[in-house]
Amino acid sequence: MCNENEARMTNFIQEIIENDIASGRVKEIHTRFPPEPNGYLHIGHAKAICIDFLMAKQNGGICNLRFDDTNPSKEDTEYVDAIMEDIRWLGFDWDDRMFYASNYFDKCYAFAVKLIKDGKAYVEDLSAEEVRAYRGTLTEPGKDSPYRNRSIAENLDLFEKMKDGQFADGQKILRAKIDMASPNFNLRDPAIYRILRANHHRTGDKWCIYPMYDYAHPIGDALEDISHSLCTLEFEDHRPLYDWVLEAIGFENPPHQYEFARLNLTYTLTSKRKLLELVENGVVSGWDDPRMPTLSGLRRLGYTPTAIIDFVKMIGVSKAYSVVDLALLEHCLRDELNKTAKRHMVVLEPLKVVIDNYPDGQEEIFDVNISPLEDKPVNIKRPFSKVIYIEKSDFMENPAHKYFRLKPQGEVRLINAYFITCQEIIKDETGEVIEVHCTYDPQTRGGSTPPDGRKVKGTIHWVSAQHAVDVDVRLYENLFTTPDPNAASEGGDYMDNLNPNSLTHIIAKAEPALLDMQAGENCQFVRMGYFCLDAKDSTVEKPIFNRTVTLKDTWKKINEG
RNA sequence: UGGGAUGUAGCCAAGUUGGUAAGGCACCAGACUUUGACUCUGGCAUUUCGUAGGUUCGAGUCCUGCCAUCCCAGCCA
Repeated sequence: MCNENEARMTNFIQEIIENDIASGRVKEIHTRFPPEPNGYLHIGHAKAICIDFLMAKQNGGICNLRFDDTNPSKEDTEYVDAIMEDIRWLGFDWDDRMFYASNYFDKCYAFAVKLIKDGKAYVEDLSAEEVRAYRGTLTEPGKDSPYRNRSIAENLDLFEKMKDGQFADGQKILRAKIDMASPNFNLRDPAIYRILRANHHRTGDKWCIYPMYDYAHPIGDALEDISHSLCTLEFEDHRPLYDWVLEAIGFENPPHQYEFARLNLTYTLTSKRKLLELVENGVVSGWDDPRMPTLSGLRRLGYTPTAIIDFVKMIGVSKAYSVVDLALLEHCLRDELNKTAKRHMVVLEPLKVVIDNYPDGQEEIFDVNISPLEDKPVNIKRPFSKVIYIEKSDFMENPAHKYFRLKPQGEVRLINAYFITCQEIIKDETGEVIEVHCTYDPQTRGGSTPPDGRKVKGTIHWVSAQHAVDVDVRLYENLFTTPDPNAASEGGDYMDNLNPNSLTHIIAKAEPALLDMQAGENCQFVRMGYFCLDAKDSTVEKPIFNRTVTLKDTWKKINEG
């Protein structure tokens, strides 16, 4: 299923959409993605973005982008820009339909006045603590506020004074008059406007009162002619209020809200608050640190939009609480990269190998296709010479059972080059093998089977020592060591589960052609994994590669149990 | 102990009017292999669909009870 970007999403929402079209409730499918600009988008948002944009698209509809900026104390333009960049990166387009909830502040205010005139809203004088006390508990109904039945005239006057800044922050709120005895707290006369003197990133100091999400959101949806307002499960309880607002204001053909389960991933945190803490505490280098599950972090790590979209399509959409295995996301990534990434030879942990019977000073250039699965080959020149580097892990003096890489007297194939046989080992004073001497078989040029039909089990990668270039490589692992980062012992928290090895810097030996890569481009370091030329810290003088994901490694699994 | 939701394999998830449990990931076995990768083949819920009953010739699908988990008492979204 991977990489079938045209695959339709079939889920309960699609079913609802089809029924709505069949019944005539809606003519055009119109959704919206409504991020709050108070943090960076992460993989969980990617699910919502895909659902919002894709459900509309596959039904011939459109999707708006709308920033939910009703709380100026938390929101900022920095986030607006980052969010747009991330959505575009995923490949979605909102054309000219970029909106802000703040675009509708005037209308929200006018509708609030209407609500007051209709006796459906009132100004509350009780303090926040008092309001809380009056709200009741899970098992007890709330009590009506003594201010609940003020006259319409008084409410109108007070609300205008709220707007005009005649009260202090928090001194009054505007409440919807619904039902203090409702078992659903959201209907116990919810606040719909609060006084808040904060500079708004869009409206500046024009307002000192701001509408609450529950009030502004349905209005924004209705004004934009949204047909299906899709959100996550925690808003299920808010739906009756969503409907109440639209009904009270009197919108015809109001939008409907539907909820789906948010994405949880093993080894991953998807709480904006906690991600912010990682950034502020310097646990990571920023929102775009390659270990972050943010879209900007994943992008730097080397994830592709295709992999993420395939993933979202594969996990489906349902209402059941779920935690998806990170392995599925990685599967989608590998599936995509396997098809598209160029193959380069890079030795991460070099071990020097001297080919004794190869002529001193001789040099050969192998012309090889490094894009084996693409339609059009991409060829590079790969130099070979007497001294090469191989991976330390590709040699074992005392080989494990079924180890078929290089070992004493053993023969292996150097990819695209020659068969070599180990003849001699050189160790340092501590006993560590620091050099291996081999002989090569000239009849295996290109790595081909010799005339005698001799086969070899192991095939390893290599880099010519005299041609090798040093490159910085950052080996990334999961940020957390436990599938559930939040699972901690008494008094502990997710910080206790940080992986001390989430980032390892090394200097690797690479073939010269690796330097031809573009910033942000993916490639495979043959047999080692997929890597990406870092788009931020890398320079021409000092290229830096990030390990996106390792290759699946059956041997490691066998060897380490 | 109020309300809202959800419970199908280790993890996601199909399962449209009841008719005899899709698919993917992971895992296991094997084939292939100039990446122990990829690819391919086979296996992987059969006293079973949270559970206990009931209706029915027949129930994951209908009815009743129970259990578990998640969300809700922001002037956050």
